[in-house]
Amino acid sequence: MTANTTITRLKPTAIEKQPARRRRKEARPTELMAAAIELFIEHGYAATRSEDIAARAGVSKATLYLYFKDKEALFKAVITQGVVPILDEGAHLIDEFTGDSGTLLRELLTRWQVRFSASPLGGIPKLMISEARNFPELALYHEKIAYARARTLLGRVIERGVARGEFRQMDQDAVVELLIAPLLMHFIWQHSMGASGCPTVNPTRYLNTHLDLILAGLAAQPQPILKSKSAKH
Amino acid sequence: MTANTTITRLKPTAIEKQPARRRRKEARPTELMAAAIELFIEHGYAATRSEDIAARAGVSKATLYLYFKDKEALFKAVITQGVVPILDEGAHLIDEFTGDSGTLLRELLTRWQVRFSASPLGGIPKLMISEARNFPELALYHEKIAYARARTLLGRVIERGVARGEFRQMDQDAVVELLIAPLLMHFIWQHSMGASGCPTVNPTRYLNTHLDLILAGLAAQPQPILKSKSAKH
DNA sequence: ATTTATATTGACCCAATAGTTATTAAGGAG
DNA sequence: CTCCTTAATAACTATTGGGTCAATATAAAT
Repeated sequence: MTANTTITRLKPTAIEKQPARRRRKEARPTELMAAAIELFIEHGYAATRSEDIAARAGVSKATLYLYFKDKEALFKAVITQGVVPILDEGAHLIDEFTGDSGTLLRELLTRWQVRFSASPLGGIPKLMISEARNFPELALYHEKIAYARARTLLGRVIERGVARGEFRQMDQDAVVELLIAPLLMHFIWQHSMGASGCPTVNPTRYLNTHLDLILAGLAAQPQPILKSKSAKH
Repeated sequence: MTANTTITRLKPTAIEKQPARRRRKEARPTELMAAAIELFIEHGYAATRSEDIAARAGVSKATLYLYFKDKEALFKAVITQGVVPILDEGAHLIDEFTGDSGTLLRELLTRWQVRFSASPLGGIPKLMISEARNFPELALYHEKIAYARARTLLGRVIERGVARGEFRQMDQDAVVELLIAPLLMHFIWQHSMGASGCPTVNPTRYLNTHLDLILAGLAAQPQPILKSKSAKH
């Protein structure tokens, strides 16, 4: 096919002098993952060049492959890392909370939104959803340690509310899903359409309205309508 | 750099016989777009090979480039097509509906879910969200003709409900967003995590619970709690 | 100072794939 | 049948980007 020219490898530095080398670090994997998470979220897995990840981390491409077997291993490390600690905070909150369940739900969702918004982890849902079908096993794993866990926690809050007579009885799986969906959608939007200049709602108003609506919808008995914080006028 | 070997091009069919050729069609662009939409949704833009798109459409790669300038043009055609007709149905429904706004909202959302679920267009949100940051102008365009339009329609229904004293006054932009988010999230999930084997909620129960919750949350005055279709027992 | 261990990379290889072109098969017109 | 136009493609080119490796600079040990 192509001409089979045998070119003897040039000795890289026997001819030209090399620039200064860096030393004294072993936090390279962390740095590389930090660089990778941003680029993967921005461009997706396939469209992100490993050389660009290395460059953003301030190292050469060869260094990247010194710490990660291949691009896929780096991707999996990025998805696997994080998330869990933030969810664990929620578990503690639930265990220790003593007030009414509506307030607990408000507190929990608000906390999650704040924590994820303040971290690059907020972009993980967008990334995982984009790549789920290219990495099915990874999608299943991530679902288990992240989404299933979040669902369990929210399920407990709903059960608590029903047991205390604060919430009415409804299809619990669906309710839990409907609690998460707007938050998730918000993160996804921020990291995709929103980052491309599309209009986005005000996060605080959005979350408050979400909670107002859902708590009114869940309420066990008709309540007097208070002037809502998120009412327009 | 590389050896500059001048190889005279072999005459393709002067040597081997060619297989039968097809003729008599000019709907090729449509076929190619249909093939492309599935593969783009499944694998994403970058990870989809143009040769695979052509193969799925039953033609050669060269034929693809006969009808589309490049891969990007095909992608843009895929995103640009469709969607609008389905939203237009909604506009008609709103104009002609005479009952209460809660029922109208139920009708509208149910119809949208059914229509998008039955079509490959249901995967477009996942695709557009995945690629938004790689095609910002396209994202803005799509937002304008699809999302902004859907928001406007839903906004009209909410206004109608408030005007008729059926809905309470709330932050309208947020409410509209919260009406769409669960639907959108559902489509996205189906075409990513769901297609990779992750558990998915029952669409009917999900939608009904969404409507039960939101209509109860929106209701102008406290209503007697009816036995809901989506209650667990 | 000399040796050893470690971290790093420039230069390289090669497989994959976006895009092009010369060539051919099949209608249709006369 | 012959000529011409059009649809189609096999074979080709060019480039990109994942992944490897010999060479080397620095730190630590002796």
